[in-house]
Amino acid sequence: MHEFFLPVIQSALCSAGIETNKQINIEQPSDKKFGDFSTNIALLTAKECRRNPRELALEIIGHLVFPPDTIAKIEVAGAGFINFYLTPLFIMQSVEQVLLDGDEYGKGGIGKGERALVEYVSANPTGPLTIGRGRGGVLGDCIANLFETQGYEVTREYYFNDAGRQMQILGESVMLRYLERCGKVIEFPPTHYQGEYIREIAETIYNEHGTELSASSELKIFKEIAEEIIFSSIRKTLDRLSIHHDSYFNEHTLYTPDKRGLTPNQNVITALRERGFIAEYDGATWFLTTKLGQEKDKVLIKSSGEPSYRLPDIAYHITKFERNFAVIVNVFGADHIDEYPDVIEALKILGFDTGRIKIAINQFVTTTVDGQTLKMSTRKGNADLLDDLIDDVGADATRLFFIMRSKDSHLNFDVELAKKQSKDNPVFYLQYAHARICSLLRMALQETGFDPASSSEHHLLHLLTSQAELQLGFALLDYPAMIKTSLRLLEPQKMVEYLHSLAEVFHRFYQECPIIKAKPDICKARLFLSLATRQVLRNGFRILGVSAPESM
RNA sequence: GUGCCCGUAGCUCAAUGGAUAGAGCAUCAGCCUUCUAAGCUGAGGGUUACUGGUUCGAGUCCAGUCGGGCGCACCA
Repeated sequence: MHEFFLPVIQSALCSAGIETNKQINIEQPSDKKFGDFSTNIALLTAKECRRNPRELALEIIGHLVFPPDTIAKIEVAGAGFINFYLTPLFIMQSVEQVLLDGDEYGKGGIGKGERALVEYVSANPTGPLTIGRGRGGVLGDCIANLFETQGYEVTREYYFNDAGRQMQILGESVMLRYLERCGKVIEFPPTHYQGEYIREIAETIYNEHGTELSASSELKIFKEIAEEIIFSSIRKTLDRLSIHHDSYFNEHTLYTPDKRGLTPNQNVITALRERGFIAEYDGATWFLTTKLGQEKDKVLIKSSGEPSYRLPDIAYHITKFERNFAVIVNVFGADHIDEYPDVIEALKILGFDTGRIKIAINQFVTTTVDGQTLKMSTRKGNADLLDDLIDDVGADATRLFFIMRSKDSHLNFDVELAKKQSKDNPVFYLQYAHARICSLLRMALQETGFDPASSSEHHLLHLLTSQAELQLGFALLDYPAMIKTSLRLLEPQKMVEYLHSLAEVFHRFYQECPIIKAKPDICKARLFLSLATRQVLRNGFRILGVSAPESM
């Protein structure tokens, strides 16, 4: 709609002799009595024009030239808002557009020819995925879907490390449990992984090898088996949520020398050193972040000679630039909040365009069961497992609940609610609308023999002029803008909210307007409108990764 | 102590700096001989934590205060 109003308003300002660098806002008033769309441009420019805003608005109106039959009414209201009312014709033409575009409706071309990288989940294979990780996973997946709607060629990447100290501890943990299983008395350090899954892996090894590995105490084998089992379990869990990655980036790559015998990690140190941001002291190599106003320098290479996580992180991000991504999105949980500023600073120093990087941080998840709030703790092994949650409430509810709140808000996951097969449950409210339309179309075909999907009598839509019909049509017209907003804010939650209101408007239409029982032409028109609604619901569900049931 | 996020109806949450702060749940009152009532209509419910500031206009931006969450390692 922006594209529709913007040029008209711009040229009106121009012919009214108003020059301004203020941005022209097209907004949807909260109340329909203020029009379908409105602009505050007169309010914004009144001061610099030294004019009364209402008077200015009237003058601007005088210069507005819209295509015929698009705008029904323009008025000045309040302090100086200009409110626009669309014609029914315009609205129904948009509905026709939905039918013509089908699965493509709502897509755009902003990102055409550009590549976007979305990195998410990125859990190291040290244990099964927790509920907290699930939120980031679904968020990342939806963000990737949003980018795809705008024509970006999206790579979904998973960054992991199977070589570091945590993996060492994992190997030791499994080995100890294995030895225990073999009947040896062991001491299990509190620093090690306490989860039951460690015992299960040990059990698997025991079943396969018996006690034959108990003498060797060779860590590698335990580590490898554990990694294999855990990684495949992670992928299986993600698969249940329809989360699939195109690319798995192993941190190990960054320790591997290139043709000149230098590792990406070393190259980072060299480059930062050239720019004066590296120093050695206390036996370690430091990134001089104090030069950037931070309290402490950050260790890049530990006194043991191993890089700290920060160094490969920087090197990893350089590969994102080298791989030529126009947009680089990082999705992670609030516990990693301190991780990225150093990376960004380093990239800036090295001359990369950090404006291409977008960070989406999701806040934590608590689960409520029987009204009791459980707090997540990854340590102790009492963390809630994502798999258990999916078992409990299903994939659709899991996905939708994870993204139906703003990523900046703490998420209170009400397990009982998600399980409910009733209207209280937003998943069912949305899916019910879709199923209801499917049922309606089936019934219509049976009763009248009319199938809107294979008819081109779209012009009949113009017979629809009631409040409920126009509201539904308007909601459909709004969909492409919702996608763009969602993408800009990296906030799929907007989509959930939109779809909920679309479902609501549809239910009202369904309630008020008889369809199959209406006169033939009206019946057809309403079936077109219903079909278009189903199309938008489907397109939206696809972005959210929620299924669209034909019947319930 | 410090960095980030949050504080909005009884509960869970919305609100690109805009007009009378909105949904759902819960409560109360209506609507099925009629296309799925898993639905719809209506009512009640608010000092947007607090105090200042910025401006035509603040839940939103700025400063401070108070509460809650998450980080603050030569772990990742």
